[in-house]
Amino acid sequence: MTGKPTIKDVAELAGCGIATVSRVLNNSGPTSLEKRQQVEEAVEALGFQFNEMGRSLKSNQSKAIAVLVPTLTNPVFADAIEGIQEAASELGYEIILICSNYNADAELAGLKTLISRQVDGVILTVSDPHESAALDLLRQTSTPHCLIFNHSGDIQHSAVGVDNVAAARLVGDKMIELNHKKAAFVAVHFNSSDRSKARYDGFCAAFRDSGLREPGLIEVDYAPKDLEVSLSAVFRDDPDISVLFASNDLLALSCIRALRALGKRVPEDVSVVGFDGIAIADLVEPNLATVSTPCRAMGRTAAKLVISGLTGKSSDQNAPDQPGPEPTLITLPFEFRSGNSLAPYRTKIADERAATHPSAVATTPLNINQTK
Amino acid sequence: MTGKPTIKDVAELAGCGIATVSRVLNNSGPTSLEKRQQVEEAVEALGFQFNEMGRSLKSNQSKAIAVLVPTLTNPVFADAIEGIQEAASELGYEIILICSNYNADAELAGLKTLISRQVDGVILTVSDPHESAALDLLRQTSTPHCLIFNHSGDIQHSAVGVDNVAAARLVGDKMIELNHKKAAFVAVHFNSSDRSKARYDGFCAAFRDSGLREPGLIEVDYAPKDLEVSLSAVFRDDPDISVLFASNDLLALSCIRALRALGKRVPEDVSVVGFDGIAIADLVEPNLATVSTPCRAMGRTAAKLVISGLTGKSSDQNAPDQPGPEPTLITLPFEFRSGNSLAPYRTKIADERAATHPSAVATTPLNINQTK
DNA sequence: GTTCACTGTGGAAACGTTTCCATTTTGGGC
DNA sequence: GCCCAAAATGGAAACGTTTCCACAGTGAAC
Repeated sequence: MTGKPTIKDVAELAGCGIATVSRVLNNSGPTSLEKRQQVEEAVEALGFQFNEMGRSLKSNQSKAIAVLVPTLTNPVFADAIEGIQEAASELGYEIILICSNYNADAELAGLKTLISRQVDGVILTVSDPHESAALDLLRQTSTPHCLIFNHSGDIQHSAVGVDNVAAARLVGDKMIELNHKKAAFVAVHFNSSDRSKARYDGFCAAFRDSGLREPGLIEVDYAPKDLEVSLSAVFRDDPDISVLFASNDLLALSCIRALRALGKRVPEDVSVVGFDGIAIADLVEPNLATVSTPCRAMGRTAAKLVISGLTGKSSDQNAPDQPGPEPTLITLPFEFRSGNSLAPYRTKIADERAATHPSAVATTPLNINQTK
Repeated sequence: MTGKPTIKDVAELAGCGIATVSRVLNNSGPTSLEKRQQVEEAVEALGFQFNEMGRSLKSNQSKAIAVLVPTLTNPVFADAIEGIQEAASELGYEIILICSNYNADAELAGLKTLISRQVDGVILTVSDPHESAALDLLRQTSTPHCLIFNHSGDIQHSAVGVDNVAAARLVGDKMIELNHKKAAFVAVHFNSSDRSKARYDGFCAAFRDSGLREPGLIEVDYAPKDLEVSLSAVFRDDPDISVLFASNDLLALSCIRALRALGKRVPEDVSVVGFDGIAIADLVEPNLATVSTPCRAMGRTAAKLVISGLTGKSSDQNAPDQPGPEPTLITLPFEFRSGNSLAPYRTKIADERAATHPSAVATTPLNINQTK
């Protein structure tokens, strides 16, 4: 009996058959008190734990769900995953994690290994939900799954996320409300992020609807130098731009840094707004105006959605002809979070606010116009 | 043949036995070209993929390693995990992720489910490596494992990390070099983080060795209000404190925010230094002086260490009496990263530097005294 | 024509579990 | 004391794979 003890070892020590051990340990059938005790003693003595592989093989479910995201570097994904893991854990599931690095090929390859591991469900974020080999495979193998962050209108697949278009439109409206006339949208991975595109769309719509010119699109790299160069060129061509909307908070912070390096003050010269509402956005100075999204809840919701579909499915065995429950689209609420990085366009008020900026020797608390 | 096709289905379609299919697909024995082609066609036609559960059950290895960390909210863990995932993937392994929330009970519970899933190895960060039920279980079941971030001197367990004591001592030396006489150490989860303790020890040592009074310890909560209250009390009792060392970067940023709320300028009134070197620390203003640690590399190294031990072990089957290779301690280099959050104590130079602070309307690039 | 080594092949056992089924035991009602 | 239902139990099949083993063919050397 080298290696881990098996149910067979327990049976032998307890002096009974393996079926009895299984029944005792799973409470899945009648057992005498005597046997029950003997088994429990044997388990204790041996330190026995079930081998989930044997179990899974028999029951044909792994009690594991896969999580496939572009990266963990962006805190939104980290938060969502923590939510997924938490909810999954509560429901008796484990998660297997793969990062795709915003690469569609890696998405597909990762997914294949995940499927061959017999994961019971998949929670994922893809580059382009409208053209994704990974999603095709998922549907083709009728693997239960749920998108997060991807929140496309047409519901071919279950998804939970926020309405990016509406959120971005709100951002645009807030800017217009503050008298900004000319804005630009800054994005990384624009072509491999439908979120960026949706946000840009909503942003444009706000300006269009107010009769203003649509904001330009600035595609950049995360490399700080690249950002500086790009922004420098943009402001050379178009010095009137008074506000930037970054496709995510991390990028927004990078923009602020780059703007400073270019000798522009935020928000006096240029305002900046982010997206996601990561925790750090609230720690820095100026604190970042952004759209706060419930990443963690998104993860929790997705996990519960996928897993509930799983258990429902297995019990509903008498109707196995349906290809699974129809896709569900869950839209979670977002919230605009104002911050010092967004100020009105060229007004007295802007100048007054500037006085509370750390540049002044003022010792007043800074969080004056923060909603939180 | 409802559900996924199995090797049996392939065999049937190819008109051969399952053993042949296995041999073809694994290149694990002689096969005629004819059979080989038939099998390949059948695989193609059926879209067959191995069921890894059956495989694992037979081979008694899951090709999965577990990752157990306190949280994903702190970017250091997220980065390390990305490194682990990347390296594991390259070596044909998947990772299963559990967060313990800095809770020793959760560590143990999580580990148990992980072990019952037959993970081949475990990479983890625990609250207290000297008194960890999880680590005991790991040794007791002789599961290959490796600590990350925990980097205790005595090597009962393999570990990869940086020398926290030395790093913190260096931080102390830098401060002393800049004429600071009185410092304090700020920590969250002090009692469930040996990292914090090691850093505090090293920090104290630096001051002690220079004949200065040992810095006080400020234990706080992450809640921003709590931090403000704590710091306020500290500076009331001890107004001479000119520099804070935070146990990690996230906390350092929170400290800067709290100090501002208390009307203190950073670094003019109080300097702040962090630990970890997270990317964002370099984006904010003032950019954070910190100790930069190779988190991602730490993850990669740990993954390679654990997995190499695995494969080495299985091949070395003729000597199964040894309880596994002896623990390896890998110490990765750190680097002090200067930043505007740390300035000399009350000197002319400090005032000059202050001029480059965004408070001034100066348009000079800011990263003047940054090493990077 | 016999032996031999080798290639190719499939049957079957094994991995650890769950669960169906058949068997034995129990105990209550007569 | 008998009968029958219900409770308790263990044997064995099954899940999908790998791999040992035995067996059939194929040439080559004698």
